[in-house]
Amino acid sequence: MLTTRPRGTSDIIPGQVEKWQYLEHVFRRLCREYDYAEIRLPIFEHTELFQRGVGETTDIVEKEMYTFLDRGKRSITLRPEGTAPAVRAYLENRLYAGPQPVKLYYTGPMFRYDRPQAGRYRQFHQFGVEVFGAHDPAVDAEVIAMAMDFYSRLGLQGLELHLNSVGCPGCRAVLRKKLQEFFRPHLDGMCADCRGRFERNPLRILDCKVERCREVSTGAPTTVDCLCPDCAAHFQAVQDYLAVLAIPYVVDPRLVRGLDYYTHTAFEIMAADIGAQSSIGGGGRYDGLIEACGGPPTPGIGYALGLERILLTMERQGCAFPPPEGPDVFLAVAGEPASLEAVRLLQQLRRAGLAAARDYLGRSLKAQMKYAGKLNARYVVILGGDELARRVVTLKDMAAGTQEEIPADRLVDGLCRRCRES
RNA sequence: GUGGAUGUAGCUCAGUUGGUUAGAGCACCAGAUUGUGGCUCUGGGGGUCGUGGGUUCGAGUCCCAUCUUCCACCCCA
Repeated sequence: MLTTRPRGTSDIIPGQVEKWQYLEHVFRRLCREYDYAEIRLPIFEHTELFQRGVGETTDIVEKEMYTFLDRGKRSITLRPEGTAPAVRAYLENRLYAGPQPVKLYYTGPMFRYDRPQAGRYRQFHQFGVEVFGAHDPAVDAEVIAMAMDFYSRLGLQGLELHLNSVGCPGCRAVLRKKLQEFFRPHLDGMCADCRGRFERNPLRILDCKVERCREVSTGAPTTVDCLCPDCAAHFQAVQDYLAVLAIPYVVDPRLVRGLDYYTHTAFEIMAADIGAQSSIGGGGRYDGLIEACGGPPTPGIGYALGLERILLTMERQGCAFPPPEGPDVFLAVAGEPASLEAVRLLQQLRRAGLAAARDYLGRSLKAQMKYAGKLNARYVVILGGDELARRVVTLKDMAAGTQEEIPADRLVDGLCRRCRES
């Protein structure tokens, strides 16, 4: 073999791809019911979109982006997430001039230069939604409910919804000051990362995984302690809506999302038993982002769901997928004259809307039957010299094992009727 | 980016202290049944032992490098 697929990418082959199609089908149906419109965005963007939109100090921008110069010497980046491109498209296409809010969904691959492991790949796939132009906490609750609805339609169980509010910039400033006061006396005992975070972004100390830092930070002031009255009211309202929807959650003051532009609501959905990469989706509000990207002050909120991790969880939990579909009918052909007739019949069957296949390898009838069985064909039409001469075909029901002879010119109608009936 | 494992047929794996022509099950193809799938039996095709170096009379086996995948960290979906 000349070469293999690049590290951290995967081929989704027949047998697997049906599962992806199923998830897409369920998600599109969900978006229709929640009234979100699809937007299709480029897979690469100008690098500065992510530098500004995601944040210079985030891990994504600092070390995970696929960035290259194109032939016109422009710096291009394979999109590592969907929110910044959606914001860009909202502004560039002046969607703010239409009815608000604008509710969008997207699907597709994202790229991050990470070291692969179970549930983490360099090209991975997300379903996401974004709502622009509404600050109402009912929208926060709607997008959370929508994400949870998606999981539940797939049959996933035992998921944990983590919820937090990181407040507005005013709350963040208060918290920052309080955190620095709290951690200053303990700095010597903390990890190097956290000593760096102390100046740059003390919020991030709260989700440090180092044991010593966790001990130190128990009792530290949290986001929730520092919310201003408006932010506290917003957070409470989100929780009230979730209560009405009977969606269980845990308030997790340590949930501090990695992207700089998040304000207010932050949430993440965790699945047990798929390893360390247990987050199967997450999102939050970003009321400052659109303005930061050069647009009018506009609130926004969204989430993204990780398809590879969802599939992994579904497989671990034994969730059901639609059964594999074979052709409605397989034409078994004996002899060359029959082959000519088979081509004509195939065309008629397909034009009638049936999924129809035949043999192309000159196999024996027995081998063709075996092949049809493997394809999971519902019916087999046997067409040989004998049938041809008498203008009939033999129609076999593969599941029942029964067969009958019918006039050739009644085959298409007869098959259509049978396939519709069951 | 850091640390630790892994790699033999399409898949799951065996392969002795380094020793002749690398095996099994499943899958695939064919025959038993010259026109009938699933069960059974028989036979067949398929491997540069991840890749590249090295040690040795001799390497699937030992050493080095590299790639992949997996596990953990960082971070996230």
